[in-house]
Amino acid sequence: MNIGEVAERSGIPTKTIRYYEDIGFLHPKRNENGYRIFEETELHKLTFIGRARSLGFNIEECRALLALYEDKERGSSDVKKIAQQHVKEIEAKIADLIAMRDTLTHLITACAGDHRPDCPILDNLSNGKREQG
Amino acid sequence: MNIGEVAERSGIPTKTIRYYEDIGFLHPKRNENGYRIFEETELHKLTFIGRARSLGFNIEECRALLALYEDKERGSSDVKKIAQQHVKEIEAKIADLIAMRDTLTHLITACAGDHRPDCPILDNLSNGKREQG
DNA sequence: CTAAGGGTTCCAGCGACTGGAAGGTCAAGA
DNA sequence: TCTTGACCTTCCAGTCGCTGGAACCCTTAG
Repeated sequence: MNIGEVAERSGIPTKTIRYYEDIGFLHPKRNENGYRIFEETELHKLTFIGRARSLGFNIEECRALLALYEDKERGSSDVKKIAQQHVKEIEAKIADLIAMRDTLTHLITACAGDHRPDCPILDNLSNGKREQG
Repeated sequence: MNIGEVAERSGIPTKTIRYYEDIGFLHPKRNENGYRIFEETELHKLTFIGRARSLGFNIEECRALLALYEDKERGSSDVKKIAQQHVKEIEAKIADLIAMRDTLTHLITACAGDHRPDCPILDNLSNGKREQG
């Protein structure tokens, strides 16, 4: 399989696949003209990484998951730990974003939004009276 | 005021303040030894930017807000528009993160987390059966 | 013979900083 | 006066996870 087909089948752009090779996720062989040749297992790996990334795991977490995936002796508790830690981080982000949104919607509600210059949003940013938190 | 004091009072690191000067947010004067001299208004600007950033506005949005803030003739509807657009983006991010979290917690629940190698999390990443969405 | 459509490498840029090196300046203390 | 240390300066490189582009090679079809 050439890189284009792998890209198509995995849904990961060729640029990204080459990048993943750079950072050691893959080690595709080359044929005599220098083209990368991918096996099915490599395609699987890529798909695996793609899914993990779409779940918000960062590259290092993907690396860890990949290592666990390839280690037939691993216990599932290791994977569970990574996933749980990741859920914690996601929840922290969600909380941050909700706080932001609530503050902003509150300010927006208070803002007339007409042509007059009074603007609670700017006032808040300027004076720093926290609406929340 | 030297940069250190501004950093202290605004809560923004000196590195970041210099960066903000680079990208045209500030134009502090210099004294004869080359040190930046900040006025109170500059401190206000920095605090303003800091708050906007902490609300998740990106640099360009901050630039727009700053321009509106400094334009005494502006109508508040412009500001409101930016804020509303921003809320939309925040809500999209929240939705994404909630979907991620739900998928993951679902998988975690299904994962025994013991020393046995069966692991629904890895299975899911590998086989790509979407638990959600 | 040429053109299109693969593939290759390498370098640079995104956003928003952050770290570090190498050096200039200033105030206090011995 | 000298030294120490804290502060300031500039500039360059790195972060993360790609992404774009240039310049080039390979293959196939017309």
